[in-house]
Amino acid sequence: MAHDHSELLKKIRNDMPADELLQDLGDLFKIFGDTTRIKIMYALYEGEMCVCAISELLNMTQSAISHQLKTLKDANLVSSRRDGKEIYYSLSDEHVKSIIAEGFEHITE
Amino acid sequence: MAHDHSELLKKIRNDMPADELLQDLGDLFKIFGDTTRIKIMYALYEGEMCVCAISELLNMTQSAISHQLKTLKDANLVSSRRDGKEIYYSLSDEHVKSIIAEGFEHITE
DNA sequence: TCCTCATATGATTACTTGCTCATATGTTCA
DNA sequence: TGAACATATGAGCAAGTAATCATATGAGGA
Repeated sequence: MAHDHSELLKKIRNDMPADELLQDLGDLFKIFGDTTRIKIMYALYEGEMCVCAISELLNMTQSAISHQLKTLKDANLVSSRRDGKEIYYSLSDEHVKSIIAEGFEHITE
Repeated sequence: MAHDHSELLKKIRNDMPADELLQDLGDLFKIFGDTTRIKIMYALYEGEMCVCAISELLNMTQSAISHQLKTLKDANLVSSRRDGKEIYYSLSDEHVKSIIAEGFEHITE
């Protein structure tokens, strides 16, 4: 810890959001940190899709997709509605798109 | 795979970014998906800090912080400069702030 | 009611990851 | 040159996680 940082640290501690909020923020980005989930969200950009369409699109098992959809739903990033035997998923709100868009800008600079 | 999705899938496949790009996007968000790294980036909001100041701020070992700084640097999210014995880290660009800001909006809605 | 289709879910496993410990590198000063 | 300080880095371990497999739930049609 060497030399003295107390002034700087006091200032920063004062400006930083609460630990719990930063934890939630990390948890949110963790959801975006998986290629399968990113693909699912991107697929839903244009509108709702049923589970079997998503699994066909990504060429993955229905089970794998279902598990990921549950993760996304628990995080309030997607919503679902039932229509007969099928269940249709869609993006919960516009934040999903804007978060992905910001990430995209950093990648493609 | 049941019923026919070929029309929908054809359209979506056409609009989706390349797999490699989506992979990079996931990798980027993965970096943001850890509370320690989020805290480090937030700490650097106001300007550069040396490693020992960060580790004192977060109350973590110098080694743990160094490892995370390496991760952040490899992802081009932070830069460093040496000044004598100390090495000062700062945010690489404004994208870091805007990505975090977007995430924040979703959390605090 | 029984069968089939669409989806959900629990358990298991292979892989990833963040921290720790020990040690290496690099800088300043006497 | 050697000692002290600041930081980096490699190995190892414990915790977390994404896919798989088997099975459960739930809806529609014969």
